[in-house]
Amino acid sequence: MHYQALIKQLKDRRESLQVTQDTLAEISGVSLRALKQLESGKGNPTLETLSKLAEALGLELSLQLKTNR
Amino acid sequence: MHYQALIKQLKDRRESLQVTQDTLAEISGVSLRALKQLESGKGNPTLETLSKLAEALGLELSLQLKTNR
DNA sequence: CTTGATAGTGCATTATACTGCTCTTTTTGT
DNA sequence: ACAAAAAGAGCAGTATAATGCACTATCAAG
Repeated sequence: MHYQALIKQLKDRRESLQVTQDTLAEISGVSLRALKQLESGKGNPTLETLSKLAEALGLELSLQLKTNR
Repeated sequence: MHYQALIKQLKDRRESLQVTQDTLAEISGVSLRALKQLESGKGNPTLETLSKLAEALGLELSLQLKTNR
């Protein structure tokens, strides 16, 4: 699945902010279990879960026109 | 939920391409039922569902730094 | 080596997304 | 107004995301 890049981006962002999964789970309102699954590539998170995490990380989901190359 | 904007963007994009829900469901591989629910604001779609639709509409999901205003 | 912090996994339960079928409502074109 | 097309909703079944608990693995600091 190509959207794994998006997941990785979330994880990278968390790490660059030096926030633990535990902390991110707390401030985002997403369960620690769900976050762990997601970051370890096991998941197909819902938009709500993604939004909560993005929000907590100072990011936002957006749709962009695909660059045709 | 603020991510309703994202849903609306998908719907607007479909309409601007003059594609019916029926057709989009077919080409994206998402069930018509799920698409209808989503566009009518009832849903909390999974990343996979979003990705399929975005892909079919020539869009892509991305994460952006939130502009603090 | 031991301790503590962080990350990942197995299992079971609950909630809900996805699906197909059918029917109703709304919109569009003539 | 009528008919056709498109959108939306009710219901039921299946698949799976989210959750909590307990356990293991990895790593760094002492």
